Amino acid sequence: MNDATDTAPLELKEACIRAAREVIAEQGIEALSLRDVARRLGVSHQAPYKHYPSRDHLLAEVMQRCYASFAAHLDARPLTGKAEADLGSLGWAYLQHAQQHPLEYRLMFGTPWPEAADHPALVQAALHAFNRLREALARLRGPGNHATQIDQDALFIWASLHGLASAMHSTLMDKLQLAPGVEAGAPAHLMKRLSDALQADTPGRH
Amino acid sequence: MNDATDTAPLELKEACIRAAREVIAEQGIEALSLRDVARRLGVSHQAPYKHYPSRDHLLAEVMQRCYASFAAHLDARPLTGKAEADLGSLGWAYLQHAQQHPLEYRLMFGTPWPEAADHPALVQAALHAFNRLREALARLRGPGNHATQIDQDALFIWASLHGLASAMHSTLMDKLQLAPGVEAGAPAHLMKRLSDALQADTPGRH
DNA sequence: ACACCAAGGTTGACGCCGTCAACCTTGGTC
DNA sequence: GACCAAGGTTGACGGCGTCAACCTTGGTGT
Repeated sequence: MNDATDTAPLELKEACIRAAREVIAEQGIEALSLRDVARRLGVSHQAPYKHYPSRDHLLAEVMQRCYASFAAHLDARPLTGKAEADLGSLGWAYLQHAQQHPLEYRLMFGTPWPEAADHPALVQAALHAFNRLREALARLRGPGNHATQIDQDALFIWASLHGLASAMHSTLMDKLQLAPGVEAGAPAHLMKRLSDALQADTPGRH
Repeated sequence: MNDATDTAPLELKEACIRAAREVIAEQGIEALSLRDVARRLGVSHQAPYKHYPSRDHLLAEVMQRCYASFAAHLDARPLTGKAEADLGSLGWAYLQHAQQHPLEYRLMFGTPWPEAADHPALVQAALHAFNRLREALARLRGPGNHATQIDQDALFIWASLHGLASAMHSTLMDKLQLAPGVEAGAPAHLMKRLSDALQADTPGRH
C-alpha cells in the first residue's frame, strides 16, 4: 500500500500504455518489449498478459492513443472559417506534430499495422486527419459534388505532408548536404508549393 | 562437392545477401534473421558471422544493393534531353520502382539506418536519386547558380514522391475509401500537380 | 458460514533470436 | 614440416514472446 492509486482497477492496464509510450518516445518501436514494460512497472513478465493478449494488442492500443493525440492536436488550432487559411494551418499543425513526436509519428504512419490493430475504433482515429483535409478542400472547392477531385488533391497533399514529415526524420536527410536554410525552410516552402499547385486549376479564384 | 560453384571463395558472403534479399522481399525487414539466412543456405548459425560482424552489417550490405538497384532503375530510363520531360520520367521511374519493390523501398527509406550502415559507399548510393533530381532541376532553371532554389524544390519534389510511394504501401491507404480510380490515378495526379507547382514561379516559360 | 469462482497476479518452461567462445579442418607459406 | 589464417563447426548465455500451471483475493449463491 504505497499510495492511494494502488487499488484502482485497471491501473496496470493504463500503466502499461503509459510505459509503452515512454519507451517508444525514448527508443523507438522496435525497442518496445512487454518484458521491459513489466520490469519498469515492477510486475512479473506475465502480468501485462492479463490485460493484452499479445504484444501487438498493446501496440495497437498505443497506436490508438497516438492517433487520438494527433487528432486532438490538429483540432486544437484556431479556425478562421476561410478555407485557404484553415487548409494552411492544418498543414502546419500536421508538420508540427510530426516534428514534435517523431517516433510516435513513425509508429502511426511508418510501421505496418499488426493484425491486432485492425479494429474500427483505430481505423476511425487514424482517418481523422485525412477527413479534416477532405473537409477543408470541400470548402475550398465550394458547393457541389467534387468527391473525386477532392480525394485526388487530398491524397496529393497528404502525400506531400507525409513525405516531408517522414523525410525529416530520415537518416538520409543529414547526408543530402542541402544548401543553408533549406531544411529549416522546408515546411514553409512545401506549403507555398502546395498552394501554388492548388491554384493552378482554379486560376479565377480570389 | 555438389557442383562447380562449391569452391568459389566468398560464395557464402554473396549467398547471404541473396538469401537476405529474398527474405526481405517475401516477409519484410523485421522478419530477417541471421539464423534463418544460415538455415536457408544449409550452414550453421554461426557461418554468416565469418563474413559479417553482425546482423546490422549484413543489413547494411543489403541496403547498399537495394540502393544500387534503385539507382540503376532510375538511370535505365531513356533521356530526351528536355528538362521537363526528364524530370517527369524521373518521377515516374521513382514511383514505379517503389511500387515494384515495396519492401526494399521500405528498407531504404522507411527504416532507421543501423550504425553499421554509416559508411561513405552507402551514403553515395543513397544520394543518387536525389542528385539526379538536382541535376534535372538545374537544367530546368537554366544557367546560373540557383543552388538554394534547386535544393528547396528538390526536397519538395522528393517529399511528394516519397510520400506517395510510402503512403501507397501503408495500411491506411486501404481504409481511406477513396473515390473510384483515385488511388490508381494518384501517381499521374501527383505528377501533374508537381508540374503545376513548379510552373507557378516561372510563368513565362514555354 | 462455507463452497465456488473469476480476476489478476506469480513462477517456470519452450523455442526463437543475436552473439561470444572454443574448437576443428584445410590450404598455403617460411 | 611447423605455422597460421580463413572459414567452417558446436555449445552456451541472456533476452524476447508466449503457453501452462499455480496462488491469492474478493465477491456471490446457498
